Amino acid sequence: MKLTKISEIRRKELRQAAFEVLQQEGMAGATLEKVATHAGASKGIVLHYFRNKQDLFEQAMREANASLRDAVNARLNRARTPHERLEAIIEGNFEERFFRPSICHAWLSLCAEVPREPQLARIQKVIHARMRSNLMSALVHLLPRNECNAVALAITALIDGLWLRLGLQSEGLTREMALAQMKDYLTHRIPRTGD
Amino acid sequence: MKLTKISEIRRKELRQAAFEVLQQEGMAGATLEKVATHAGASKGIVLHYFRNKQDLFEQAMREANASLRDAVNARLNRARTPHERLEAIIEGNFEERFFRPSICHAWLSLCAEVPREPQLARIQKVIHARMRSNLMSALVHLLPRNECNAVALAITALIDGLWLRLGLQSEGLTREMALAQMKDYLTHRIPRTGD
DNA sequence: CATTTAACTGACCCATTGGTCAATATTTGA
DNA sequence: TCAAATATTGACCAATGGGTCAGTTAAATG
Repeated sequence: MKLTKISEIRRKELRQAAFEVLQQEGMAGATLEKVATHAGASKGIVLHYFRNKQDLFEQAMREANASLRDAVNARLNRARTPHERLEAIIEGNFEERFFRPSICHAWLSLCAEVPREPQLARIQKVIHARMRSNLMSALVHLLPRNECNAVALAITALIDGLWLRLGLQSEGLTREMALAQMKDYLTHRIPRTGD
Repeated sequence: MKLTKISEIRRKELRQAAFEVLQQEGMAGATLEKVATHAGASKGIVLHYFRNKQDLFEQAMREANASLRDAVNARLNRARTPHERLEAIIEGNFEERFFRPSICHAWLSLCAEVPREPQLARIQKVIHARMRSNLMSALVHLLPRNECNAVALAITALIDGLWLRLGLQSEGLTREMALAQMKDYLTHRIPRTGD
């Protein structure tokens, strides 16, 4: 396959560099210069491959999202029962390689721009729609129809809230605690049918 | 009382102006010039009252937090039972005047800076400690000791998650829906003792 | 090999912005 | 009333950073 063209390689490197710089510097501090240096290139090349700064970080967000999506999908493919599907979604969202303060910092910086950048808002919308769709596909088999929406929203909010906590107080919230939280919610909210 | 000195008035005006500009412009866009103009003053005066931009926004965050704290405390003072205390905390956190997209946008911008500004991190820590303390003072009467921590964290995460949702998708989440979510969680998680 | 195309660099431009400062207006209060 | 303190302004500075561009190197392709 010819997707390994040099241009695609560079683009990917730069998207990842952008996301990594974002983790430590925030949006304002994530300079084109810093991104370039971090990727071992010059500033000029960044703007050769991306229209402008917004474009770069929009694509960086896309990439980070795709990565998370793939992790969840991989688990979903292995899931057999609705319960397992729920588990897959949740554990995918708390995988070690993602559930890290610095990653959360990058997401926070991106989310903070959403209100002023329609492109980022669009991505955010997609993310939420997918989460909701995934959750519903499991919940409809576990709950009365009229409760599914509420529970899907609650699970989403819980995940987001725990991520936020991780970002705001780096110490004090481990992956295990977060997963325990989610489990606690599910056991109290979803009737147990011969799990 | 001599708290009505002109300097205190100005400071308050500028803190609020800063927070309001933050709502629409984000941290990077919230220029000293814009804040000054928004308060009907000149840029010079802002730096006359605040050491620098960080100082200004740190105090803006303090003020916004104090406002929220007061709202919750007012409700807490009226609460008689543990259930009412829980209700007070939750409804205080979703009061109409606070639970607005633009307000959430400002908070998002501040939170995104937390990882790089120890001062903001300190405030964030205080906020979380207060929330936790308030919740525990009610939960210890409603749950076995060893479950209180988990439920307090879950409630906090839920509130944060719902706020985040409001900020990321301005339409589609009303105050009533958010409150219904919280109530749904409580009814399923906390045993009902002759409420 | 030669020529077209793409990758890449570094210098440059210009607008923005945080911050300083000297000068002016206003208030205070003795 | 008058001086000391405080409030307020606007000009100015230095730095930064996004974006453009002309030109150079390297790759591809026929």
